[in-house]
Amino acid sequence: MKDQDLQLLAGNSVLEHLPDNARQYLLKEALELDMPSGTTLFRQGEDARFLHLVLEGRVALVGSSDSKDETVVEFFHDGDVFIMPAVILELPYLMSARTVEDSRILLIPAARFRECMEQEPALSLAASHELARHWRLLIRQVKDLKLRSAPQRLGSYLLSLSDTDGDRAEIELPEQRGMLARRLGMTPENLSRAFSRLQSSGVKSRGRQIELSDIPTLRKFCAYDDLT
Amino acid sequence: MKDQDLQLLAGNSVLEHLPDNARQYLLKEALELDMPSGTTLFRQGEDARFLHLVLEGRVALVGSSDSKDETVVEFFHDGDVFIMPAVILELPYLMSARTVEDSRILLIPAARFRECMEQEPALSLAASHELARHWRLLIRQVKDLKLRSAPQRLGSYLLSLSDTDGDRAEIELPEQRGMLARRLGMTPENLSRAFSRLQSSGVKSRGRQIELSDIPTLRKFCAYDDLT
DNA sequence: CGGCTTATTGACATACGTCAACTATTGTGG
DNA sequence: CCACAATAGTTGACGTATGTCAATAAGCCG
Repeated sequence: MKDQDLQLLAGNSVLEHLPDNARQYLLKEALELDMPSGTTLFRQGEDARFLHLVLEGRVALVGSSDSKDETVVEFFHDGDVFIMPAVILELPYLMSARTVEDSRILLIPAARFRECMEQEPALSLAASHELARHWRLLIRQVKDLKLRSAPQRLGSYLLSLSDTDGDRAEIELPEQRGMLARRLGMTPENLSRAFSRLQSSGVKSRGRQIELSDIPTLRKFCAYDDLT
Repeated sequence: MKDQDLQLLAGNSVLEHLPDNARQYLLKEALELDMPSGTTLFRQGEDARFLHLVLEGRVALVGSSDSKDETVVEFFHDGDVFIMPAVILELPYLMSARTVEDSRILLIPAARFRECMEQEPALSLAASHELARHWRLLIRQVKDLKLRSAPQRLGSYLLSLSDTDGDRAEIELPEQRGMLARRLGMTPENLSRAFSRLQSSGVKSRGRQIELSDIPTLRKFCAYDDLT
């Protein structure tokens, strides 16, 4: 494994508090995979065999009902661990995972991760924190879907990317628009229209580059409170 | 505390693997509250001061945007612990909590719960499992909201209540219809209409009593797969 | 520069929300 | 136990947000 990867792991929110030898043991049988964009890592319904960690690139968790309709539940990127709940509970994945960029993924065998959680209090504690964070992200998403319109959801998303106290910001969309639309619970067509609607709140978009020129107005439009 | 309460706690998924003395320590400063239906336990935005446990009754987690619109994210009943993520992370609540029946609630001081999590590996392990389960419930809800129509969501909910392999079932709605509508992401009016639409799939409702006379057809209509 | 994918725009369809009137259910005090 | 008020649920008419389909335009890559 590369040096920079080991560094990434050492700084990872789940693994950082593990004693070195425990971390080595955990990663002993881990696999590193190189996958082009668009690769399916696993499918909804399969048994959880690995805990996944993104070394590099970008992955989407994709939910499907009758395999015709699909939605993106969340994106993960460098340093993110995903699909821990299925691994912990030894249950089938509730979603599929697909790379949306060329990516390198670390696969940690599920049984070994569970074993380490039982041996190492530091790991189960860190896992609780990580799961708690993820739970809160999902709560935000549920509230978004139930309480806000499509343009408001887009605006909130842009604000969450900007992460500034100032009145203006330049940001870059990390996702393709089609994928972003699915993540936000709308169609690509409607995402376009949502962008138009936000123009009057100071949102200008040229390709991936987005300019927010009036953040206070945008916050108001989105009913964006930081904790929500 | 009543005997039956201690029994409930002993069988609780988070507390059951705790050694007796640790559980006693955890609960030492816990408060037991009796609240009529409709009481607000805490409000979105407040700091998380207590881990909550339902001894008896029923509680709704209510999310609001501009305090005008509200939605129900989840219900909890006897034996359920809720709001653990905010307690673990020492962050403000993302939602308010309101009793929807006369209820008795146990309040466990947040600091003490965190302390016990650090001392007792059994607790952090149990917490991970609980959080993982809750995460998966939310994932289901997100997929529901994004991929299914209102009648399908209602149908899926009814199927999840019926919990049978047979072709028919009688069930009783545990919630008031208005609350249920908000939990399912629709208006009360639309819930009524959703019930009508499900008649052709063998759903008959008289008050709280629901009869599912053709479960296979209903499953099909809802695109209901057990793992989703 | 072409050819592919991805994004936009417009016309149209539909599911869902809103409002208002009505009906049923529940709870309370005489 | 009834009568009545209050609350909760239903129904219809209507408006609106969002999805769908098709055509066009814009990026992206060989």
